[in-house]
Amino acid sequence: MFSVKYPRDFYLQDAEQVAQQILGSYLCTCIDDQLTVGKIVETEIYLGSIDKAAHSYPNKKTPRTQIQFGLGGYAYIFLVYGMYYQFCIVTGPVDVPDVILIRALEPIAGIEYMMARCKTQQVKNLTNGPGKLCISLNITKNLYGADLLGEEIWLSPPHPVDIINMNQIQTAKRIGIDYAEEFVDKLWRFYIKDNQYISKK
DNA sequence: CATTTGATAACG
DNA sequence: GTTATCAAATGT
Repeated sequence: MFSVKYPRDFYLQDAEQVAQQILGSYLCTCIDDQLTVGKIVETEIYLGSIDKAAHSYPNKKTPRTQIQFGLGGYAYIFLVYGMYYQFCIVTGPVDVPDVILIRALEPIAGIEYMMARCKTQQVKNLTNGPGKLCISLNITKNLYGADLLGEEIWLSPPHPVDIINMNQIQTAKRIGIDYAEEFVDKLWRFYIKDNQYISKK
């Protein structure tokens, strides 16, 4: 289970396509021999060349955003509000700083590890937000730049019968980017309709 | 609605 | 180098 990984080419597609295709896929981490898995139920895209909400706008390279300018299929991890890590997937070819933020998961495996890390017994509160899912899956700065085809963190596609159809995907405005001017209204958030683990309604 | 602190940018 | 301002959130 969960050993099949998306190939590099998968991550070289457009961020918007990948962000919708990975809904229903499994995000896996294996840190300190502890396997944790969550089904991806909510994503957002940030397009560094044009998007005022993106850290890498306008194609701004800093030590923090540097990995976004590399090949797709690597982890962009950053700290927000001085306390919470967020996990993003770099997509596209070299020099295209587009990423997908993973906003929410449905806990699938290693739930006992998640509870210990997140300090709650309530499964519903383990991964229903971008900061919380990083705590539960033990995603920290250590994984900045990690290869998603590696052994510590990776994505595994759903079985064919579980692939999410386009008509199950809801689009919405992104969360927490009030400063992004005309980009606040872009429908660049994607989630599985009627899923219980969405971060916000 | 209060919390809380690393990253970034604007200095000198 | 030093300082000031802000931020892809969370818990209540």
